[in-house]
Amino acid sequence: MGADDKVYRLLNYKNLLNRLKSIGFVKVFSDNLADTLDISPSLVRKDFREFGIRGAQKGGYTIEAVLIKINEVLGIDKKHKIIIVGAGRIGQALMHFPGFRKEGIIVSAGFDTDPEKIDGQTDIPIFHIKELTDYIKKNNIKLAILTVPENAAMGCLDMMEVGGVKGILNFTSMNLKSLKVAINNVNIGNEIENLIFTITKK
Amino acid sequence: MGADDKVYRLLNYKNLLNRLKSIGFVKVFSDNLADTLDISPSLVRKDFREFGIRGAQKGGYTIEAVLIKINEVLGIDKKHKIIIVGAGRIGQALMHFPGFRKEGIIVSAGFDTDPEKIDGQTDIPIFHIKELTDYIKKNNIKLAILTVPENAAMGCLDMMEVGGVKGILNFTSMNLKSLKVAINNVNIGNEIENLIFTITKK
DNA sequence: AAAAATATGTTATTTTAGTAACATAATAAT
DNA sequence: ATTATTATGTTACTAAAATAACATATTTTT
Repeated sequence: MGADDKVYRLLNYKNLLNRLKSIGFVKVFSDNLADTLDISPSLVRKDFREFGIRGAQKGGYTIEAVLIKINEVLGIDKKHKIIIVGAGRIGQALMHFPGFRKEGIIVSAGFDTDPEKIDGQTDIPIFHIKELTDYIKKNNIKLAILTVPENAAMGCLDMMEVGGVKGILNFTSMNLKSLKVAINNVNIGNEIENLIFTITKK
Repeated sequence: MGADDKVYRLLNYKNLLNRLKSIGFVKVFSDNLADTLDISPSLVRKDFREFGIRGAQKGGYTIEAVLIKINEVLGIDKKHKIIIVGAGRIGQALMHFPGFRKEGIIVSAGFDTDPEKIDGQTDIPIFHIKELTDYIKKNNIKLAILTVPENAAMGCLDMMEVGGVKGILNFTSMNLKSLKVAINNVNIGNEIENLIFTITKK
């Protein structure tokens, strides 16, 4: 487990707490969270302590206070601009991903090489990839989603590095690495194959 | 680390070896794989040994032999039918996901509630969700991708369980659990937030 | 043919993530 | 008011995953 896994766990807490809050809960116990997330109560308490979240010795944790603290720790309290590089089917789908808005993530532009797709007049403008580096610099873009064909992935990575992007969510099947940029690889093919393994071997 | 992480590592080996093979490599050393995958050479050797993959004491591993063995272990040598539940933007994008064909994964149908989307004549037919359970039973479907809105997720899970699905790749933001079905959650929002955390805090 | 080099196979060690256990504090009950 | 209860905060422990180390086998070189 890397440090990342702890962050994912924090995000799970957050999502679950938001859900509990929305149905009227105010307080929560480490046992509640542990049960639904399939972890031990002591791990919940340990995580909360590490991030400076404190509860009452008998009354559990106040959901609202925990959520504020988690958002603070995660840095999600601000707006974040993101661009989508590759306006194919998946890229276009992600441009309208409903989960982004409520998290304060704003898709500010898309990029592609296909002249058919380029259009600066749509709600989310789509520019030619040759303008990628400039756009990133001019608009101070730090986040990108990469949804180009595999053979274009490395080239786009270079351009984004030069532009100054700091984090990339990579949907291509190319496992990308970089010393300058944080990259999260989401390999859909691998997820399916993992599932196939699970259902056939276990 | 669960048993799953080892499977993901095997998939990484596989992808990398396929790439090396495609550019003409025949043999590979544990060091080569370890370097590109950011793990230690001894872990590569340990993994290979566990899966019955053996190399030559000096000559390294024969790529082709390793690939055959990995595919055997993963069970990817067969064809697998899959359905996509939810024919929204992401669902439709995944229907034509290029990575599936080469892995022997066949998208056999889509499901939605919107009458506008239902069409049995397209290359991949889209049926109404009320036919979901029946279709799964009649066609012996074991795998599904879930791309419906969050509030519809639980209901679809029930139907798929009844039908007899064994594995679900869940793209909804609802963290699903089941005792009957293996579920892989892919939470795009979480991936972005993780990235935001990484670039702001580290 | 003998010696040197090198990459595997395997064991020992280290690291770390997660759980279990318990003492403490706060609340509730009598 | 006193006692019992209960959930936190923290420490100790366990489990297991990854690395490091090394002995062995094979190949290459001289």
